[in-house]
Parts: sequence; structure tokens; C-alpha cells
Amino acid sequence: MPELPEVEVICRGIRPHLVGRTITAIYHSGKQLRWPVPFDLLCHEMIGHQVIAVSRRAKYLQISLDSGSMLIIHLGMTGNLGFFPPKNEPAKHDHLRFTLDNCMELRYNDSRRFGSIQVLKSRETANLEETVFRTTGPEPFSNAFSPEYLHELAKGKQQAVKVFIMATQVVAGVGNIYASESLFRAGILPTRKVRTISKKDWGRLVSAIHEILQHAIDCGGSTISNFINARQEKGYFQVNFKVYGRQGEPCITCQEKIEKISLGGRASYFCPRCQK
DNA sequence: CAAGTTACCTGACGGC
DNA sequence: TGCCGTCAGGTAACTT
Repeated sequence: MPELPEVEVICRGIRPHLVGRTITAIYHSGKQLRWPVPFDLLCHEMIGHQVIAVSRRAKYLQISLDSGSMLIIHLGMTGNLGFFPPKNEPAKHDHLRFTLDNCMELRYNDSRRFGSIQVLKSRETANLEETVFRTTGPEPFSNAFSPEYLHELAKGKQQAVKVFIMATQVVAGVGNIYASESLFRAGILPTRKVRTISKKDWGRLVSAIHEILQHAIDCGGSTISNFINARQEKGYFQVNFKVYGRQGEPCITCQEKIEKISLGGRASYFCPRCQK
């Protein structure tokens, strides 16, 4: 489900309801996510502790506790978080429920179970950039994500640019939808080999990624099938899709038919006239 | 090495 | 109505 904008929307949505709250109980469906859920550790590090911060790095949510420990949550393709009164019956695929001291529950729902939950003890939360995020590229809104950085990293590489910008080692948080949309905005074909892209075009792409991601965050993310924010509201960026899911339809700019191809095993959409 | 493919899992949808 | 194949917002572990 979520790319960077959706994770950011969830992060901002849950933060005011979670910071300052103490976890009083945790329930687990018993089902494994991407990795087994470290349930005993989760209970030990969280129950009786207060949440002091909620943040995002790449597509991961970071929940910091007053014990110094940290919960790192990835939502995979179909994961979501929301608050519910405990008397509400848990939904199918609610795999974790965190009861709070204000009698609400934070629930983690994930039908495909591609998401993950990690618990870091206090001494493991220092230098996350050298440990957990050692192989994760810069945030797209950071200064490190520059045309110079991309141009240097692309030297000698044969990779298609769409596969390149979706690689988490290159830049964090750009998934399948926003990769296609950003390349359309930048006027670059998704199949272009990265070694052939000029620094000027990398500049266009960096700007396009900034604009697309920011617009999507402002729209509350994209809701394709089931994305909803912490208040159970849908995002509406999907009405702004210019190429994603529009194969066969006319390009918004030139009326040429939008094409769909597969790159790196992922559906990729582009305008064969506007993108070069 | 880089680059391409497969696996993980459930649900929705289209064709028959 | 249902059965089957395909596809889906991600990522890591394979193979080539």
C-alpha cells in the first residue's frame, strides 16, 4: 500500500494521538509478518512505557518510548495503523493491537503480511543510520538527494532509471506509483539507462520527485484500494495520477496513448511522446 | 559485481 | 455461481 507520502500521512496522523500515551497491553494475532513478531520483547519493552516521539525514515515508522527503546514498523503493501475504541470488534487481519492509557487501541492491520515489526532496545537505538538504515539511501527531501549525487551514483550503470530510483539504496521512499509519476513530470522515459542521463535531467527528476511527493502528502496520500489515514479517511492524490494505471488513455499533455510496460517486474506507465 | 527473477501472502477482478 | 489465472502500493534472497 504505502509509499513515502502514505507513510508520512500515517505518521502525522498517529503522532498527536500517540505521543504522551502509555501502553497498557498488547495483543497479537499469532501470525508472522515478514519476520516473526518478537511479541515477548515487544511486551517487555513497551508495556508500562510512554511514547515520546513518532517519526518516519524511508517507509518505516519509528515509535520511541521513554525506556529508550524503539518500535520500527514497516507497512509492506497492505499494512495500516489506526485508532479504535477497544469495544470495537477487531477486524480481519488486525495482527497487533496496542491498548493505551486513554482507553483507545492502536491497531496494525495487514492482509498480505508483507509488513514488519522490529523492537530495538535502548542501547540499539544509537546510530540507526549505521545499523538499521546502513543500506538505505538519503531521504528525498534531504540535501544529500541532489543531481550531483545521482549523476555520480549512476556512472557506468546500465540500469533503467525507474528501477534505479525505486532502489531503496539510491533514495528512500520512492515506490512504484510515484516513480512513474515523477518520471512523467520530468519528461524522462522509465527505460532510460541511468548512465545516459545528464546532470541537468537529474536535476529535473529531483525537482519532479520533490513536487510529486509533496503534492501527494498534501493530498493525504493515494488511496487505490484500501489506504486510509489514522482517522480512517481516504487520500485523494490518485485523482492526480497522470500516467499510473492509465494505459491506453490519452496523455494529459499531448493526447498520445499512455503505454504500460514491465520493468524490474513492476508495472511502469509512460507517455512515449512526452518522455525521452 | 551488477542486474534480473522469485518468494513471501491475501484479495480483487476478469474470463470462461 | 464458482474456478482459475493474473495482478497489486514492498523488499530481501536468490540466480544468472
